[in-house]
Amino acid sequence: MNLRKTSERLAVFAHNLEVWYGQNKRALPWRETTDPYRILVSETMLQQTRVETVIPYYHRFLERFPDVQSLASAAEEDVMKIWQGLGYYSRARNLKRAAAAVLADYQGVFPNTVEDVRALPGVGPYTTGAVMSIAFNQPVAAVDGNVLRVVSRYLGIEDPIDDPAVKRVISEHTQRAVEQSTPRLFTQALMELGAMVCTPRKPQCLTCPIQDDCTAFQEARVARIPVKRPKPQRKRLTVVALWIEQDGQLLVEQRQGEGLLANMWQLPSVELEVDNAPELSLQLLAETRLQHLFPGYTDDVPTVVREGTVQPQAFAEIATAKHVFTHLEWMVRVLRPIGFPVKTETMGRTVNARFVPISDLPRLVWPKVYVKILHDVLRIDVASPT
DNA sequence: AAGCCGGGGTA
DNA sequence: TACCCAGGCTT
Repeated sequence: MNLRKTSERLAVFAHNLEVWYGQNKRALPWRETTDPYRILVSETMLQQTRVETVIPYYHRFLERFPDVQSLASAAEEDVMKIWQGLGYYSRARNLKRAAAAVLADYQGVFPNTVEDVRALPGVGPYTTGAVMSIAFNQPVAAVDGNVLRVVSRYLGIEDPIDDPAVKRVISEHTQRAVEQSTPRLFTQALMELGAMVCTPRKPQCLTCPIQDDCTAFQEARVARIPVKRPKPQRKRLTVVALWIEQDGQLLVEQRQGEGLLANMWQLPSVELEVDNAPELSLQLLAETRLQHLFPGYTDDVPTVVREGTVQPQAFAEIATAKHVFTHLEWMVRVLRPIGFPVKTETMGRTVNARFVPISDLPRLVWPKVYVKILHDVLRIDVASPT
């Protein structure tokens, strides 16, 4: 096919999508604005996250941080508290950093070039394309999971879309198409088609606006496209968590500042490989953790193993919760000491734990699994500040 | 190129 | 269970 015909085909492709979009688009909150800040907020929240999940967070976030200035000057903890439960928390920190960069480097005026937008923290190739096309109506392709699926089917590509080389081919095709389009409409139309028609399972090909030109449909290969590489198995961990409650206060600890659930709060805990988690080990680990938290307190703790014999349980399991992350799986088992007091004044100075009044727990930022545990045990909701 | 980083909905 | 979702960052 010569260049002119290719160009015409892409123009028709884009036009058909845009017409369909105009007639079928859902009313979504971020479709009522072209404010680049609001588009960035929505696109960041939508990374690896479903539309229905994002909507309430989007409203709450913009009510609290309506513009670049308010987010840039906010305390990170306040941003995190709004983000709590949405996951991938580095997104929230990067979004705040991006707002600070817009304020510091661009005097609060949102940058409108590919290079400047791409340089903002948390903004990758997809989000760059989304902001450039949706907010600024510039022809920059935004290739997300939807687009990879739609275009791989449209072109009949059966190579794995996880492969960067394959993704590059699809991005180049999408880029040529967006250059023949109204970018603001085209980008959203492509994703809307992926969400509503060209779905992973049971795609609605009979109502698809590009059915006639879709290679996978014409060749009856829709069901096996897109191809993805198998993902590695998740690591399974047991988490032994301590429940130390005294005088209306609960002992809680803050996680490290980097990595999984950075800076968030949890019960004092120890992780171990699930294969090494027989009942006795859990008791021993709970005891070890308790003695680390309260050094010099050893004599009062009834040791689980004494003089070679197993003692009656020193801890009772008062709650369990399973939580699945992308790359690992937690089985949290909450243990409470039985029949012995805890002397708070013996707590070690170096431990990252402290007693917090139960009524203040909702002020802290909690991973979802601990929101569930605290609700199960105390019947309180720590997800929203009171 | 591969691993890390949350949480929820669906078949 | 397993898959997938409006991905980005780090090594």
